[in-house]
Amino acid sequence: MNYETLLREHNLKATPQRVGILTLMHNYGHINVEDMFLQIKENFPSISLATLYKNIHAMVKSGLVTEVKVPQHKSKYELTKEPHAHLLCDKCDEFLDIACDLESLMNQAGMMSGYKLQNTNLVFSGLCKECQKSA
Amino acid sequence: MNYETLLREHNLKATPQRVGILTLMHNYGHINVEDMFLQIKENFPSISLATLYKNIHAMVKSGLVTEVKVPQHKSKYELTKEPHAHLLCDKCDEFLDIACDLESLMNQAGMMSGYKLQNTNLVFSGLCKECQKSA
DNA sequence: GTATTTGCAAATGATTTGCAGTGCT
DNA sequence: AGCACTGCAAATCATTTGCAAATAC
Repeated sequence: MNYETLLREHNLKATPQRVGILTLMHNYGHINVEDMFLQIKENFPSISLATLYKNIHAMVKSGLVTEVKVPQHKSKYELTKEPHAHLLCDKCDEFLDIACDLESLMNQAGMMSGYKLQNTNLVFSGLCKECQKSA
Repeated sequence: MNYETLLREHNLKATPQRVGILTLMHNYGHINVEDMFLQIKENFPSISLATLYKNIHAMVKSGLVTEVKVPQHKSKYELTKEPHAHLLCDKCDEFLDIACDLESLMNQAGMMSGYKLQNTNLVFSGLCKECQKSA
């Protein structure tokens, strides 16, 4: 499915700026506001930070995009997908997704607490393979 | 162990302001900068926000305190403890710790990626027991 | 045609910095 | 005594708001 259709399905008008934002998120996997602004200016030189912020918020609100809060870093944004974990290297700042079974943990937590859980923000941090050598 | 000793063990001078900050974190479990500032002024009317920020950072850097990043909320701070999950109610903003086995998930993630993992930031969000009724 | 969105400029909010004076050890 | 810490004021950085012009549908 293309991004225009996806936007309309979330009741957002399919402007070229929005398609550009979604494309960036897809290409980078995760990206923060500052980097998004630098990149998107390549295609939309006149875009403003205000527009960027407004769109990110609209997309997060609609569920199309997910904010990932990362300790000691700016928030990153990604296209919404299944709950998953993130790994952060404290030395080189590498940041990546990792598929893992959160389902059972989430069920366990929901059971114990009575919560009906819907979203997950999980970041593990430490040292990546490379940085362990030099450490 | 008292907070003075704990601070010295982390190479931080044991000022009354710092003991106050740690006491607040202990009493509240998790607390954001703004609320901390409001509360600590009760005991230290002349404390400044700059001092508060400097101390929080020093304590996080030393490992005495952990920053918890929470989607759609300001960062909260807690005394460092074993890795654990947090639950957030999207409706009433209740926020609590929950004991759960993160060990195996962390090991699994470390194994798959080659990372040596040390820290965890995990927040599940949804609806608490009470808010499910009214929803 | 209408409602939404964009981009600008200005306002607001959050955090950091420099520095002189104070306090911990 | 010496170095780290505090509190103030100012600077910086991040995010939001209001509004007129442009655009999606």
